[in-house]
Amino acid sequence: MELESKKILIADDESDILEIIGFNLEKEGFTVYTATDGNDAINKAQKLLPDLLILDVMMPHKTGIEVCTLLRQHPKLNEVPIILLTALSDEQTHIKGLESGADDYVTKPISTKVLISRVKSLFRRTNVLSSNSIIEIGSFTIDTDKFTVTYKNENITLAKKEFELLRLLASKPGRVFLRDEILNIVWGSDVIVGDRTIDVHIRKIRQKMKVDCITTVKGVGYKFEE
Amino acid sequence: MELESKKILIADDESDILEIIGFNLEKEGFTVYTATDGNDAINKAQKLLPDLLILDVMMPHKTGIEVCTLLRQHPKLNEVPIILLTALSDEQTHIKGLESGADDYVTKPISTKVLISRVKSLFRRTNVLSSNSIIEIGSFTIDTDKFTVTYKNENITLAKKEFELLRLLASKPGRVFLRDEILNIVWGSDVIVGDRTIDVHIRKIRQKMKVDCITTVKGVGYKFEE
DNA sequence: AAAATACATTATCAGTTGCTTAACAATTAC
DNA sequence: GTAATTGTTAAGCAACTGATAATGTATTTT
Repeated sequence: MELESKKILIADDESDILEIIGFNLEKEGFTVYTATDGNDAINKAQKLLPDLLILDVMMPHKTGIEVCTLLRQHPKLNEVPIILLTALSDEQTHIKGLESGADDYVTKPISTKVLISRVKSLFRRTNVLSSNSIIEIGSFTIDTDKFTVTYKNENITLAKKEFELLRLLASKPGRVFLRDEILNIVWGSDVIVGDRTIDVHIRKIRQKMKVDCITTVKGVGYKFEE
Repeated sequence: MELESKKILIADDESDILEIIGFNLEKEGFTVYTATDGNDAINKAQKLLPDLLILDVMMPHKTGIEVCTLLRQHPKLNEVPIILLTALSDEQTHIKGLESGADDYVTKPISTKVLISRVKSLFRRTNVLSSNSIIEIGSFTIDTDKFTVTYKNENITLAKKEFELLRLLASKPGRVFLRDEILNIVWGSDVIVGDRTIDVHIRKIRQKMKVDCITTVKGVGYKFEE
């Protein structure tokens, strides 16, 4: 069920911790990225859009808690699972950490096995509820939850059917979807619509998008590409 | 109708722990039920369908981990958030606990404050409506506790249903909430109301807010944005 | 307890938008 | 060149939402 390996961003100013945790997470099949301070973590998080973050609380520039608070306001990262790491075991920081929007709070010394268990536990919980709803292809962003399509930071308003159609095509860029396939998925197998219906919707999408991102494969179907 | 308070089932064979935790959770507005052993916990969980479970690991008849494993196979309870409590701080049990499907693992001695933070953190993750805090979006401030909405320092008085509806939409700005979703969350899954009810409330909110902050997505639902 | 008030829901109708179709034009394949 | 397929356009229809008033329902005031 795991299509791609999950991206995890770890931020800590102690390089040996990055190494140990990173090594063990990679052994589990995750793709690991690292950051060495708070600002670095924010920048990389925005670029990489990781599936999970592990933040040390005590870091230069910005603490893990500050990073957490900021990311929770970021439209694309406000639901990313976050685990805080800390040497401080005091209750106040613990509570503050969780209130800043973190999902878990693990105190050092860290058992990597326990940490991995917690990472998996969080993925188990978040995957069911919110499978990543954002599709990014080149300059396009398609957000299923927000029902928005963006091209080069410009919002494009699509109607329901148009959106569903585009989302389907964009879900596997380059792959050709047969007309029958499109009908079955977007319209449902029991609905019967005329031949020209798909074309008309494709046309409207092309109009609204300005850039031609849908290619016709005659006699077969359509595909999405830049 | 009061916004239903979350049901929490606590299972522990030590009655003083039940009391302390129970008392503090009730103070936070949760409805608390208790069980005194593993079998009791399973029976009550099936009857009550609580929104969260706190299970002691060492209990008579069945351990918390066994209960957890069993509940994860139960069709109606396989997604309930579960927190395990334990005096054992050994790594193996910790990992086993998380692997049995628990979401969190807290070792005794327990700080009730920390436990409550973790309960809230889990609700934040699992439930759309949970953060008993202040939502700030641009010039809007929505205070869930005080039941107030402010736009550019001007107070806006909303009725209960209007407020709950707005809060839901504002809880995830930009995200589209389906009409069904709105009905289930704001009205409850067992209440049946007519088709126009949502619209009327949306209209009233729009009137009172003066600024258009709710966008209609035809055939889908509504979303909050500035 | 009755009246007054505020709130929630329903019904109805109007307005709008989106979906589909049909007819025809253009393109591609053979 | 002809047949098959897709593109284009406009128009009709269906679906959905918005607006308003009226009816229920709950809460507060007197």
